[in-house]
Amino acid sequence: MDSTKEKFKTFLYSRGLKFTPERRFVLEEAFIIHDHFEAEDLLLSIRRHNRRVSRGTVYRTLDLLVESGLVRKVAFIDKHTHYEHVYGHDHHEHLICLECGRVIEFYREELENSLQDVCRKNNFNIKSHKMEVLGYCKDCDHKKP
Amino acid sequence: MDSTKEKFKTFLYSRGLKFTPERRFVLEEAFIIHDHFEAEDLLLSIRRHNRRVSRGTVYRTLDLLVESGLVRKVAFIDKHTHYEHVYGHDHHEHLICLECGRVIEFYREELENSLQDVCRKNNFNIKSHKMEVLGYCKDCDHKKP
DNA sequence: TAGTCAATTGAGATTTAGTCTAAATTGCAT
DNA sequence: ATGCAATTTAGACTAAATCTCAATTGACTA
Repeated sequence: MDSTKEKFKTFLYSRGLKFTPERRFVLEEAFIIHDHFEAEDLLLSIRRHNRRVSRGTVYRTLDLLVESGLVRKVAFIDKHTHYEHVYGHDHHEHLICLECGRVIEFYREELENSLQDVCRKNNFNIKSHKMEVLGYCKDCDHKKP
Repeated sequence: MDSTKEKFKTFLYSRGLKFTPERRFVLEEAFIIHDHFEAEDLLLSIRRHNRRVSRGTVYRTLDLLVESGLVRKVAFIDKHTHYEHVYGHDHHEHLICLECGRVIEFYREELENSLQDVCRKNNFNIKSHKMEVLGYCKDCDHKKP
């Protein structure tokens, strides 16, 4: 956790940017939340911890966190952008239940390998990817007609 | 092309819905466009063909087309929803260039198989999936610092 | 052919995620 | 302290998408 703070600081300084209290609040909050979150969630969480950061700053800081590699943008279930922190949270894909909205994470080596291979063959310099699998989870499947 | 019209008709009738001229215009236009398109693009195309369909109807009809399986929602590059028609356009994934926005389609059997396997092991009843791979295409890669 | 009624449409208001702007504030270097 | 660039805030703004509701359409039946 402290190491993430250090990393973010280093990232900011390397660009001549400042590690302000507001940016610290956003960073800390992003790492307190263990699930996927939306920008708006984060704003509320911050408020709930009696800290005041404007919406604009939250969005701008999230962009910086993504650029620094500490936070990822992940699956869009619908139309909101979702984020998740990276520390202690390796890359994975998502199964998303259409009924209850549950998100199941998975990682499959061979799948990632295939993808790398495809990119190599297309001379595509891959920066990131995400997979969104929609369907019904075990619990919801038999409820459906 | 006529078969898509028949399929859509059948789908609509099976739900007690009507095959109206407006729905036909949307269907036809969606199959004239060969690339990914956005709802707004479609609206403009329709207008350009001197047909008048309201924005609301376009969105509503696209939803129906997706439900009927004739059209897919695909990769979100940014924040708009993109669509593509299904007929003569098998399932595939997308490489998206961050620089020029080009979309390269690919299909890899083993990747799809891995995914099916993951779903089976998680008792997940898969309905659809999409993969969005971000990076730089061959042409843009060397332009970047 | 007229009457009925649910399905449908269009126009415009509304929502909402996200961006932008301008003025005030902060933080660092001198 | 002073100066200046970076930053923040509040609120205006944008754009995609949805919603509302009155008017229209179209299938069916008498």
